[in-house]
Order: sequence, then C-alpha cells, then structure tokens
Amino acid sequence: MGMPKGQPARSRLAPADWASAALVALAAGGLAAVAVEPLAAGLGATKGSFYWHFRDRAALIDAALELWVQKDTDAVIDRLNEIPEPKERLRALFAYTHPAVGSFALEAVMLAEAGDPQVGPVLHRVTHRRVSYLAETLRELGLPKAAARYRALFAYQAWIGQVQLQRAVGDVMPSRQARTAYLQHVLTILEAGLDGPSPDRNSGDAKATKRRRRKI
Amino acid sequence: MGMPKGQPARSRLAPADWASAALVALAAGGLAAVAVEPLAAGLGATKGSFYWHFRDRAALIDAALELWVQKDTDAVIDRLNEIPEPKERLRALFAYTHPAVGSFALEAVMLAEAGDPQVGPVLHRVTHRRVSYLAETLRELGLPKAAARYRALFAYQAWIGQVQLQRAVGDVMPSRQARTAYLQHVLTILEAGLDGPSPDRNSGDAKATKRRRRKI
DNA sequence: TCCCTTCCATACGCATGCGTACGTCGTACC
DNA sequence: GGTACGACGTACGCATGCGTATGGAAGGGA
Repeated sequence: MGMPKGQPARSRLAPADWASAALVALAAGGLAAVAVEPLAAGLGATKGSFYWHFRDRAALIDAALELWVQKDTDAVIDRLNEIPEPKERLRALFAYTHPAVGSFALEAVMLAEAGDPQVGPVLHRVTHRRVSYLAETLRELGLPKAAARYRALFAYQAWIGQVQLQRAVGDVMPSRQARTAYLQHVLTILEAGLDGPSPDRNSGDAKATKRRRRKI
Repeated sequence: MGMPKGQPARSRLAPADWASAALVALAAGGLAAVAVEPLAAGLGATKGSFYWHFRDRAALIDAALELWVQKDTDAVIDRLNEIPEPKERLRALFAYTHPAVGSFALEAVMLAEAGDPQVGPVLHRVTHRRVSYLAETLRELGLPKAAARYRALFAYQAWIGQVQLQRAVGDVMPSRQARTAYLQHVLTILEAGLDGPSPDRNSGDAKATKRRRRKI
C-alpha cells in the first residue's frame, strides 16, 4: 500500500488525468462532451479539483488537443523513424492506419470540429505535418518533389475518406474479404503509374535513398 | 404589395422557414447550433411561434435533415436523370461536386454528427443512395457489377476526403493551378487500372471520361 | 359585428454547465 | 503536535436552452 500511483486509486488527480479523460470524451461526443462537471463525475471528483489544475475549460481542451497531437502524430512519426527502409516504413504506416473499424473516431471529430478556434489550428498543424512526412518518405523512394506531394495528398485524402465512410456507414464495405480486396485495389492505385509504369520493380539496390528523414 | 411571401417580410412563418433556417445553422455550427431560441431570434420571432409549428427540437432537426436529403441528394439525382447519356451524366455530376472551396460544409457536419441517433440513419440512407447511383451509372458505362461498386466507393471516398481536407486545411492545395493539376492527377488515377492495364489510352476520342461525384 | 381559428408573444419552471468564493481535509515540515 | 500549504468539496450566481402555459393580436367567415 505504498500508494502505487495506479489509475483506479481515487486518491489524487493530476492534470494529465483530466486531459486524457477529456480526450476520451472528445472522441465519444465531440467538443460539447468535454464538459467539466460530467468529467469530474466520471473521475469521481468535483469541479473544485478541476479548477485547481486548469484555469478554465479552454485550457482543458488545449491540453486534450496537445495530447492528441502527441499520441496520434508525433509519437507515430517517431516510431516510424526508427525504420530505416522507406518502403518498410510506408508499410508500417499503412498497417497502423488500417486496423479496427470503429477506431479513428478522434480523426472524425477533429475534422468535424475544424471550425472551432481551438481545434482549427491544431488540425492544420497535424495535417501539414502528416502530409509532409508522407511526402518526404515518398521522396526517399525516388519520387520527384511535386509528384511526391501529390501522391501524399492523395493518399492522405483517401485515408480520411475511408475513415469517414466507415464511421458514417459501417456496412458499405460488407465482408472483411471485400474490405481487404478493396484495400488492395486502393493500394495498387497508390503504387501505380506516377511517371514510370513499373510500380513494384524497385530501384535495384534500394540504397538510392539518401535517407534524409529529418524530423520534418 | 400583395404580401409577396418573401423572406424579409416578417409577417407569418411556415414550418419550411424554420427548417431552412435550421439547415443553415446546422451547416454553420453543427447540431448544437440548431437551438430554438437563437433560431427564433434570427427569424425575428420567439419560441411561441416555433412550438406552434413543431412538437419539439427533434422534430425540427428531422425536418432539416429531410430538407437536406431532398436538396442535396434527391433533387440532384432527379436532375441528373434527365441526362440520357451516362458519360454526360458523370460529367455533370463531377462539375457539380467540384465548385467552391468553402462549400459542402453540410457534408462535413453530417459526417461529423454521424453518431447522433437522428443524423446516423439519414446519413446512412444518403450514402447508400449516392454510392448506388454512382455504381449504377458506371454499370451503364460497361463496368461489371463488382468493379462498378468498387469504383463508385473509391470515387465517393475520394470526394469525401477532399471535402474534409479542404475544410480542415484550406491551404494544402496552394494555388488554383496546383488544385486543378492535382485534380487531373486524381482523375487519371480514378480512370486508370481497374482490371486492364491500359489506363491512359482512352477510347479514341479525347473525351476522357471524368468521374467523381458529390451530391448525388 | 361577432366569433372562432390560426398564429405568435410573454412568462414561467426546470435542467445543465461555467466560473467563483470559501470551507475543509490531509500531509509534510518544523 | 501545531501549522501552513496543496488539493479538493460545497455552495452560489449566472447564463443558456428546452418545454409549457396562457394570453392576445390578425384575419376570415357567419
């Protein structure tokens, strides 16, 4: 009983607790669901605790957004950067962005709340960082600059569209088989015909990549 | 001056007035913005008027959603169906779905509010109808059934993604030139490689079929 | 003119959520 | 073992929004 700082212990709350709870609420019900009193009730506390750690509700939302950026963009890119081979990196990225069905609710919420003065800039930042990182990885694969940017934009847009469609209508893609087949379809499109008509024939020795991979 | 039933005349209000005002508010601020009292203030009326025409707020939301379906799906399909040539129909559809930048806010809102018990079913209905219509038109162009469905899904998803990206970050696509170039890029991809490996060798006449979509 | 229906305004009760003021408990430190 | 401060609970005022109740103006028949 040395106060193991676990979560279920309802002893003391830190700002991080409030932020992660806010992020959960955000994913579940949008910005409107990030309300102080319901969150406090969920944490087994009251507003008195909250207003000790945060100045107001906006500060909580900022913290939650920052947490989102850190977890779903920064951390992912950091992990991807540990993979030296760009092709492998892309594959890992793709595997990461295509798992569950109901997931990525936060993405949809952020897009939804894009008009909000707090969400807007963050979304803007995240989108740019993601697309830029994707484009840079594509450049490592030998694509010229403009082409890499187009391809990155298109891939990101396709992903956004898929996330949204899944959330909107879960059954447009009936079986799991059909989903993977569809995925394969999208993949071949993404790999195919940019300049040269040989998508899979990689450049002999794959070392042509200069591996700049700076943090973007 | 025979009371021309115009909007600025603040004489009598009909349910349709409330519904369209609700739709405007919905596009601007999401479901939370569809509030009775602010809408009444905007219409120069009070709640008393509203609760005469509608049973409650949910009824207003239903009416607004129905109006949306009618305007941005049913009416568009009806208009498109007046074009006998499927190729021309696709072109008209594409032209309609790619105009302004800030438009299609309602689409984003609907996707955003997909979790809502009132919005969900409507969105589901609309999406199915749109995709099915697109697939059907593609079938008229000779595509086999499964391929037409894949292509329709992919096109619709690409459109959704573009709408969302535009709303999220307006400047990922810097100049108008870059936008049209990007569009061309997307178009060729959409046209290319379904089954046969001959993407760009279009059918003699340079009328390359463009496809894409929007409001179906 | 009278009356009745339609349409709308005013006023109220209620619930939720924000932010603030202030009281209170525990713990570490002396 | 008091005491000071950090962390939290309680209670309040305020604003907004929903829904209801009731009264009153406008307009068309009779």
